[in-house]
Amino acid sequence: MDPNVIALPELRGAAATKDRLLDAAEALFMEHGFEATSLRLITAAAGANLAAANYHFGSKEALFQAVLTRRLDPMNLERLELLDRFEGQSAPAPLGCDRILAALLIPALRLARDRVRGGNNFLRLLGRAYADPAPFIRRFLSEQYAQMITRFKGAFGRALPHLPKKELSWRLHFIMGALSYTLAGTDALKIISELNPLETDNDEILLRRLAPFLLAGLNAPLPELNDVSREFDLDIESGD
Amino acid sequence: MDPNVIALPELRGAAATKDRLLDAAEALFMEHGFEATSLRLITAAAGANLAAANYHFGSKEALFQAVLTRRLDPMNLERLELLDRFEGQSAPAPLGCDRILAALLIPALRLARDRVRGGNNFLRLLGRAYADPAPFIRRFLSEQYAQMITRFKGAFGRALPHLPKKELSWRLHFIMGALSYTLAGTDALKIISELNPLETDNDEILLRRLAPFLLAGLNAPLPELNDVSREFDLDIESGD
DNA sequence: ATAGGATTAAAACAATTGTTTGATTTAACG
DNA sequence: CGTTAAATCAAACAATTGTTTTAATCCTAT
Repeated sequence: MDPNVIALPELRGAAATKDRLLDAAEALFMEHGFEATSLRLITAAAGANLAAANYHFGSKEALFQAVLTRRLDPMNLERLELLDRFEGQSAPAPLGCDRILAALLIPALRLARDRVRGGNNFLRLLGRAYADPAPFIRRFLSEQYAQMITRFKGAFGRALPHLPKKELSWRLHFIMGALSYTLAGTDALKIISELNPLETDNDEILLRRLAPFLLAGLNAPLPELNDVSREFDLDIESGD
Repeated sequence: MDPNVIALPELRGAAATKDRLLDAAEALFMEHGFEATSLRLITAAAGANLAAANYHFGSKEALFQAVLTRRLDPMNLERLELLDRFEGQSAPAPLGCDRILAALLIPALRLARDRVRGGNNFLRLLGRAYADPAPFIRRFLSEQYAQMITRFKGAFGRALPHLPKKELSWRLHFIMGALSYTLAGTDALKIISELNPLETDNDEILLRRLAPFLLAGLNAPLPELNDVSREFDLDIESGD
């Protein structure tokens, strides 16, 4: 075609194995975690040679980051775009907490529903990556989330002007905790509640349950940090 | 002393290295995770021989479980005892959500403050173990938490009789998520908010911030699961 | 068709893993 | 003191790890 555009050499078979590697890595990293997943397992599942992983991505860590960034970048972009649109609709009045929260959750919801893209697999992987102590993962995630979080923190701050900055930071922390934990789909508690099986819910209903919970938490009354024995009484030193 | 009491053969040096192994393993598992922590690293940090780990605990997995159970058992026991005491004080009226939540959080708070015992180290480890995909960890945690969770679920159910069982299960799930995520002390978000540093808070104030957040979430209005476009409007298919 | 770069393939690399063995030391008890 | 069991130690085990190398193959553009 256009001679100025260098013909992408990786279009037919090459990109195929690269994508197959990403898909296999996504599923296996989710199932076993980063450390416990070997490149041999990944390349075998992808029907590729062992060396293909290092050839296409350079290292196991780079492959992991590629797996994350493939879905995380679009999702966070979508979150910011949605926040922009909502703010435009609401202007000049500040956007309400419910809609800010919606801008945060809806893209995750849409990704969870999208079976063509990673679907749930990726969100589970993301939830686990959030708790992984590996420094390169922490660094990568904090970089990937930095701009999005600060954007949303600003929006929440305008919606809750009475809330001290520090309190808001913590509540955002709690929100991300409940969200990632829920997305991770920790089976531990699901096993516990076998009598009330949670699995029947699809992800849409799940996030729809999460939203009111978080919204109420955001609007919770301020904690009384000085009065020690108000909500909690810690006079439990003298046991019985 | 008392001849009826069989002299424990492991009291002088043996128990010492066993405890040193537990301490070192606790710190290192927290720092690097289960898979990424080698027995050689642990035994070296404990000043013990490599074979000591397998000699005293049988396997690496068993050592990990021993690390968890050493602190988890007393904490969960304390939670149940506290719940009992509160229910006794409140009887015959059902216990309020705030105090049930207190029974859940206070033992964690006390453990976090206790530097003699694991202190924060262990709670961070626990938060990470919660997100670890390793099957033996999931199984172990679900067994360790089963009775406690069902006890608390019952108490919350009596305090919130209007809440459907399934909704309550989910809200408990969200609570455990925010709690474990907070206790895990994920550095990722702390790195993000360098401008609003969170580190100045000690754990007591932290949990005191968490409690009102969770309490409000528990008392949140029921989600409207049928009306799709109420809180969220998902008409974002037609982008711009 | 054919030159040349991109991709795959098989094999070996060096390092590390959890676990086990057998000998040696330590400590307690009669 | 001597006996016996528990605990430590150094060493080796077999297996697996991520990565690199070298050659063979595929595909595309001239």
